[in-house]
Amino acid sequence: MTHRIIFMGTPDYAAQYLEGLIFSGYKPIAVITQPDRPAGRAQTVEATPVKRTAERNNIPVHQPEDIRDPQWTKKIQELKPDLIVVVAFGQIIPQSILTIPSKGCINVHPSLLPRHRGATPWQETILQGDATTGVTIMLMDEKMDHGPILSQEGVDVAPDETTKSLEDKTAAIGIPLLIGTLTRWFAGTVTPAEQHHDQATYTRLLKKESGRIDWSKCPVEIDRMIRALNPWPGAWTEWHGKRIKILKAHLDEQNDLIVDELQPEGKKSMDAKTFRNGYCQGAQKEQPLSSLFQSQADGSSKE
RNA sequence: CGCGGGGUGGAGAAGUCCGGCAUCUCGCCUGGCUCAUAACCAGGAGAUCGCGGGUUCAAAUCCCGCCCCCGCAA
Repeated sequence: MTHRIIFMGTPDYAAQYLEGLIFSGYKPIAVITQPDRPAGRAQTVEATPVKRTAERNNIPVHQPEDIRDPQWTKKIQELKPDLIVVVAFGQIIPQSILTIPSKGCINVHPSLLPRHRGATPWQETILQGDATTGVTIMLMDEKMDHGPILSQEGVDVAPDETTKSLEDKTAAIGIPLLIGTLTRWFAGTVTPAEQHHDQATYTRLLKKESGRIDWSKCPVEIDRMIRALNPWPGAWTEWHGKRIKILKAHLDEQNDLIVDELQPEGKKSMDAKTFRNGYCQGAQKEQPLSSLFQSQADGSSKE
């Protein structure tokens, strides 16, 4: 028997799940994603990754400016879905839609709920220094990331984990987990488990300026920040009036921060030694980059 | 036409405003020193200064056109 599934999602991470669903025989009858928006250096209007995947597979695409607009509730009613799957959609879905499908609305959240509810679970996992995280499949209710859990799977967080690598890791376990959970959910062999709401934590929203490195923080925190903000929005500092992105760094035995790879504004990325050869002279060559940047940052902030 | 930076021996930079011998830190090659080394000393090779055109006695540098890379932003 076939199920009438609607998929809602936007970025590349969501597109991977969509592909997984299609590949496993759960091809959605419709896909809902964010409107095309200007993107990239040329500010050209580009389709979302989910839209591109849907079109490749001949699935009808809808792009609401605001999903809370009543016309979309009506539209989705007409589609008569049994189930809605939501992965990184980017808009708050109103109660009037959540109650439409008989099998409910299922959300994939890349953390072990109730920990890290909110929009930036990967980043928060790294910022908090968590040793493990995971993926949660849950039924959506009126509160964000609050509904009953259908299934969960954990994964270790590596010492050099970045948001990008964690994204890949959670997709690798999350996609099969979603497929398996769907199968059992349709078979009626899953019992939703209420979350332990008293243990809930919430992620902070990353601002665009969150990437500026505060060198007065301890190296452990700065290291986490560099990894958590990679690739977006990126951790950076000022050097002679120009922005320098710190792409990669690690802590040595003394827990000092060692910069490994960086990218000056307008330049390609380069390793630390290459940077020194071109940009540093004299005594600067021997000094750790982290302290060089720190003194620069201190100097400019006092003026 | 969203804003901005850049293209200089193999790598990263300075020089460009104000035209006048191709510079710096590395890498590479040779020789030396050393038990030894990514260390040190001496010597050396390696360049259509992104591409095309223009101005000039003279262009990396000034003018026009083109290609490519990147930061911001989203």
